[in-house]
Amino acid sequence: MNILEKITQNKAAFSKSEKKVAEIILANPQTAIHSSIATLAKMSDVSEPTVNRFCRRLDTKGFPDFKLHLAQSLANGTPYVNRHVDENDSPDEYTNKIFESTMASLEVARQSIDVNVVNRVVDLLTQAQKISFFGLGASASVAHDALNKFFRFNVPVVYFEDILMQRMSCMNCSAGDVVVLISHTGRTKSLVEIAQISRMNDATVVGITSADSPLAQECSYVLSLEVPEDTDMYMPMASRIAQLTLIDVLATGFTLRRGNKFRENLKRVKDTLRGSRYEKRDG
Amino acid sequence: MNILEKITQNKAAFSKSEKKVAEIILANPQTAIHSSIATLAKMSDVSEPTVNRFCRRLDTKGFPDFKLHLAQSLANGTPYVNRHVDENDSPDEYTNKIFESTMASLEVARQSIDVNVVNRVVDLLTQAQKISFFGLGASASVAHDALNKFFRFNVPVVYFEDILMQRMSCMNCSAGDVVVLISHTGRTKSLVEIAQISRMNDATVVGITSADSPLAQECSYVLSLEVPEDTDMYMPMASRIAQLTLIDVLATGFTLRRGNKFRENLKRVKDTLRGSRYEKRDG
DNA sequence: AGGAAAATGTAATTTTTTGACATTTTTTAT
DNA sequence: ATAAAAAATGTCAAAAAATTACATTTTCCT
Repeated sequence: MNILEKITQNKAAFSKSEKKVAEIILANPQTAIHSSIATLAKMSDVSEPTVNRFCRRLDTKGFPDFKLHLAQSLANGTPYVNRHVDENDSPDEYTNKIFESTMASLEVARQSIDVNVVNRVVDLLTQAQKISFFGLGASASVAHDALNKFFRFNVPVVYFEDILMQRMSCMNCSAGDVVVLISHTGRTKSLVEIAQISRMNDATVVGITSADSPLAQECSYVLSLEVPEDTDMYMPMASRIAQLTLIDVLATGFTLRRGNKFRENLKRVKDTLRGSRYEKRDG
Repeated sequence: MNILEKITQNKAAFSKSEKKVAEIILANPQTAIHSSIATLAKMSDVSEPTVNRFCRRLDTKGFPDFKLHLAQSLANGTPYVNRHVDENDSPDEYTNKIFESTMASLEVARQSIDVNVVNRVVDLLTQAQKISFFGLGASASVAHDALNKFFRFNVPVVYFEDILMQRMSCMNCSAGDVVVLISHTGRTKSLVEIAQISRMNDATVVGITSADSPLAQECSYVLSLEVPEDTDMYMPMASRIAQLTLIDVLATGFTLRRGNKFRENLKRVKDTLRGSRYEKRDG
């Protein structure tokens, strides 16, 4: 855990002098990492060993080790994971909190990915006769995005928002078809049914969902994404982003597997789009 | 700049002994930050002052300062911004690269946002009679996502993929309506036209696009997002994610502005969804 | 090959951190 | 309310680490 958060959390457990140190550090962490223990002790109006004890209480080896941890917390892009948006936040505050917590969630998600499954799924996708992407609610737009990405590969790819269309499409599946189902919770009934139908029709079902969910149990392969609790109570936020990034990973794996010749094809698609665009002026 | 990258880049300019040090550090940076200058000197088979000189050559104050920088480079979530996917990457490598560069892009995007415009747009949205979200291609799924988010707020919200429907919808706009147009490049002709049509019909047009683009010029307000070059040559990746996160910011600003009573309404929407889900078992 | 310049190492100095122990403050039990 | 115990904090000295000054070696150029 981020040591700044840790200091904030443990603040109550600190002794009087340790609190002084904590406050000085929290008030100006950038200064703290560039100070010696003597300087910091003087700033906090506390003795040097007290600062040292403070560091050890936070499970660091000593002052230098503590500074290392602090430096890491302050590093660019290392976000406060659990900074939830608060009712009284200013636009500046909630904007930063949302970006930071999104980045933090991506980091957690990244670590939770099983690369072997990714590799296996990329294999499947490159060999698929037809690829379908389905999701509902917030995950529908992820499926939509996947359609857009894979469509450029010039492979038969299908996406429906309508659950009846989804069902019909799956009933017509056959061996060699891959159905990718996206759901954060993995508890959406109709999507679980889609998984069952698809498998009955010999399609391979890939779930982008949380492990141990009902949906996960019905899938041939599960790309499980661990995403921290969403920042906003009522809307999926980070989970979507993690799913999208995973789609990017799959799409990238796909192009890499297909090799160079294939990438030229992609370029062609891109060039075709040019007609619908305003050209960029020089200078 | 990331000090690890810096070491790699300057490697040619190092002297023989300094190269030894560089290699030991690059080979095992995690060990390096936990070693004393004496240990590191011994590992590199070099004297202590040489290590010190090495640190100074990299524009640090000395060895401890160097360790601080190194620690920051190694911090969780601090990505190598310019790590592009390479043809020969293993699944593990490209997965990590994509996640890391996505996080890096979010960080850049975050810094480029003008919070005042965000605030102003949130104002507009809360007071809008009708909100429309339009995008094409990769941005279509972003618009789709925005629909999903704002639909929960129980406000009149519109989204079309079809450009004719988009046009017709905009022709029926009136004062008080807000049209949000999403495009990474801001050079999609039909979207620029949509902006013009909307403004002619007294709607307020908000662009989520890059500054100085043709689209930006037609908008009443521009939420410009600076996103580094996409990792993959042929597909928009990071830009989409940044757009989505910005949508999250707007949605969050929206709920905050509307206050508590409004949030209860949101909860109700969420509860309604429960019937379509499998309940989570305890334990 | 010889000398200047650069690189590296040695050893001493200084700075910084840590440990041992004394003193003060706080807590608890009567 | 007070004495004893425990916890917290500080003082000072020892240890560790980093840095400096200077000596030696290596490299490069003529």
